[in-house]
Amino acid sequence: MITNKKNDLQACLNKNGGRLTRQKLIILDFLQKNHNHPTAEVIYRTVRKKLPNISLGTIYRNLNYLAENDFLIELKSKYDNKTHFDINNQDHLHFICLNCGIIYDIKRFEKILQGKFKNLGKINRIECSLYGICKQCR
Amino acid sequence: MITNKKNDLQACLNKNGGRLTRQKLIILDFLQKNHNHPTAEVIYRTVRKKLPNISLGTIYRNLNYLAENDFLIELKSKYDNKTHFDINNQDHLHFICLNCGIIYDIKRFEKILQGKFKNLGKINRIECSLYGICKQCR
DNA sequence: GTAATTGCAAAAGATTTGCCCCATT
DNA sequence: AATGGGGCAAATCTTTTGCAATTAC
Repeated sequence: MITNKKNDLQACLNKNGGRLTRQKLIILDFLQKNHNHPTAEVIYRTVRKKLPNISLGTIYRNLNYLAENDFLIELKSKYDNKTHFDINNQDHLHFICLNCGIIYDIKRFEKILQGKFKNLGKINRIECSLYGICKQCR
Repeated sequence: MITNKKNDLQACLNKNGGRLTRQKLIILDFLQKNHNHPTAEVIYRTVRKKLPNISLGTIYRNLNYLAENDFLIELKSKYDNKTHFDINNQDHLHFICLNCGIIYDIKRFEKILQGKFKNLGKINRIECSLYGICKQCR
C-alpha cells in the first residue's frame, strides 16, 4: 500500500465520481512522508523524479482537489508569499520563521480555539500562524 | 490633521529617511477609516477618487512600506486568494466567510495566545483566521 | 468504449520593478 | 538644489485553463 490514505482517497473518488490516478496517489504519498510544508514548485520538482513527465498544471489541479476534499491544508506564508501544503492530520497551528522561512507544526491546539469561538457558529477551519525567529536563527 | 497616525508616520520616515507624500498619507488615512479589509485593487480604485493619477505600483509600494513598518497588517484570504490590508490597531484575529468572503475582526485575543506560546521564543506577530459561514449567509 | 485526467503551452491575475520626471525636504 | 518617490509600462511570478492525446474504469 503506497499510502495509508489511499483508501480514504478511493472512497472520496467513488463518492464524487473521480478517478484514482498515479499522479494523485504519488502527490498524496509525498505529502504524507514530507511534513516540510512544501510549495507546489517543490512538490513538482520532487514528484518529477518518480513521474518525469508530470506537469505543474497537474500538480496544481491535484493539490487543489486534495485540499478541497480535506486531505491537505493550504497555508499562505508571508515569508515567501507562496502557498504551502500540508497533510491535514489534525488541527494544529504553524510557527513561521521570519528569517529563514521554516514552518513548524504546533500540535494540540484545536480544543482551546474551538471552545473559545463556539458562539460564532460553525468554524470549518482554523488557520493560525505565529511569526517569529526560530531557535536556529536566534 | 488628516489622520491621527500622521505623527507616527512622520516619526517613522524621519528615522528611516523617507518622505511624507500625499500618496502615503491618503492610503493610510483610507485604511484608518475603512475596516473592511480591502485588497490593493479596491484601495487603488477608491484612492483614485482623491488622487486620480495614482498608480497601482505606488499603491503596492506604499502598502508594503506601511506593512513593513507595522502600520498595517497583510492578510491572505483563502476565499479570493488575495492579500487584504488592515490597520494594525491591536492584535486580533479574523473570521472569514467561505461563502461571501467577508472578513470580520475578532478582538481581545492576544493575551490568550501570547501566554500560550511563551516558550517558543519571541512571537512578532500572530495571524489567525477562522474560516466558516457568517450569520448573513446561514 | 467513454469520460475523466493528463501534458503542454498559453493565459490570467497579482505584484514588482526600471526608468524618467516631479515633489518633498 | 538634491534626491526620494511617483507614474507608467513592462516584467515577473504564481496559478489556472483550453485542448488534443492518454488513461482509468
